[in-house]
Amino acid sequence: MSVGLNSTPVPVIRRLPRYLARVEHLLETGQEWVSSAELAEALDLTSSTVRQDLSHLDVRGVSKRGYGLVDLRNTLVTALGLDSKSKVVIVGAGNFGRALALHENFARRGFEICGVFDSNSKLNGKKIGSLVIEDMDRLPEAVRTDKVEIGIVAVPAAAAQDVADRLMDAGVRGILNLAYTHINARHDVAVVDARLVALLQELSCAIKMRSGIR
Amino acid sequence: MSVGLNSTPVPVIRRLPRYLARVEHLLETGQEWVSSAELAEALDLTSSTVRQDLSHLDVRGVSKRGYGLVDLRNTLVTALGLDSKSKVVIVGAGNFGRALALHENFARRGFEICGVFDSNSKLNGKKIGSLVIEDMDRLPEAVRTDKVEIGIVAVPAAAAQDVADRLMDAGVRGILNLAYTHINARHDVAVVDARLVALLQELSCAIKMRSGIR
DNA sequence: TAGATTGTTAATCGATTAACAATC
DNA sequence: TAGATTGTTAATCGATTAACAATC
Repeated sequence: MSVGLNSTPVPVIRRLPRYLARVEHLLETGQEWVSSAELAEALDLTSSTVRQDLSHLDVRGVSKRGYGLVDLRNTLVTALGLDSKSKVVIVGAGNFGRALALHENFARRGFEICGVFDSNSKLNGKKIGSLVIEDMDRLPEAVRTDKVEIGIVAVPAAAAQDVADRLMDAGVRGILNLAYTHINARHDVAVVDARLVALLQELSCAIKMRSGIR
Repeated sequence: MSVGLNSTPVPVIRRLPRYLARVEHLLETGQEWVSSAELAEALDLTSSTVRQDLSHLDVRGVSKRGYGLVDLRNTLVTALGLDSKSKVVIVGAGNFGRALALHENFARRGFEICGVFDSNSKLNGKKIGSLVIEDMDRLPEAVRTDKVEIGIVAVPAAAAQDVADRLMDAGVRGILNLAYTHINARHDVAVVDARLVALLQELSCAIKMRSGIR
């Protein structure tokens, strides 16, 4: 009995991409059904969690067989909003901005990168793949005319909040933050962190804790 | 009354890097003290959460003044295990592997990248900055002789689990996973996900939910 | 001193897990 | 049919928030 995603808890949403990746993989192997126990095993969860999570979605399992993989994939795609292409701009044409712009997985998964911007005017006009690096002044127009929903912040920490503000002013609805700093966003703009240094620090801490125990 | 980090909950550990980044920033501005309320405001938390979090650390605040910034930074650095350099290898010399290897922030924050490996033998010997891309066969030796603790998986999804297994066999204690797939790890190896496509999908879902509400 | 801020306890809130009737 | 697996309720577990005495 799905009530749509509006009430879906964040921890559940965070797991949906993992389910999707696994389901796609199983589909490629030719499998047709998957049980909550099998998904749990593959993703280090309990079958209880899997069933609870999927109950937030518009999908029904079948006793004795589990969930139909095609069905499950389609439902996950819809729930995640991947059924229509999302347009993305990248701000920052450093190593990461470049890697992101060239990352063919994004396009394959429904994210269309339609602009790369950098405040360093020396980079303006240079190409990254088929994209041309543009000046920050062109950002608002590009976001508006292309109806860009997502902005990726790939700039040094000192510039991150300013870049985020500009992206929000231009009208993006969500921000992926790769900068070292926390970004303060308007309540109607979603922010997801992909701060790699912070993740390495978390890893460092996790390693330290484990060695303390055993 | 700190009991060390062994019992620190994961959500707290995840916030430590954010505290550290903020504290470093405040130190740069010449500030000497920070209150839990000020930290909360900057990081979108409540002051209660901040005080609870910091109570897991070996630091004491001072009534009416807050926490000494130098003290707090040092404590966070120790807690996160950043007081000694961590050695890192990168597997996968694609766009991301390259960007990571060239990312000067890692070195600045105490992560020393001491090897880049790729199974594509055509890349062997090529340089990324001052590093030379090596064959996967050399991985075990490199991890052992350099005492590498962290492996970064920056390869296509199909190869990710195999690469992770090899890293674990070689002896790394933690893995940063940038691949699209979930990685199953031994219980004594920590895994932190930095799966950018998954994060974009999560963002897409968050955006979708918000537009449903308002 | 009066007032601000901590550290900590207790209350609330929410997520995960266990259990089991319903079902194919 | 018997057995496996779902969907869902209830129990547990854990994290966040509120409250306030202690303190500088």
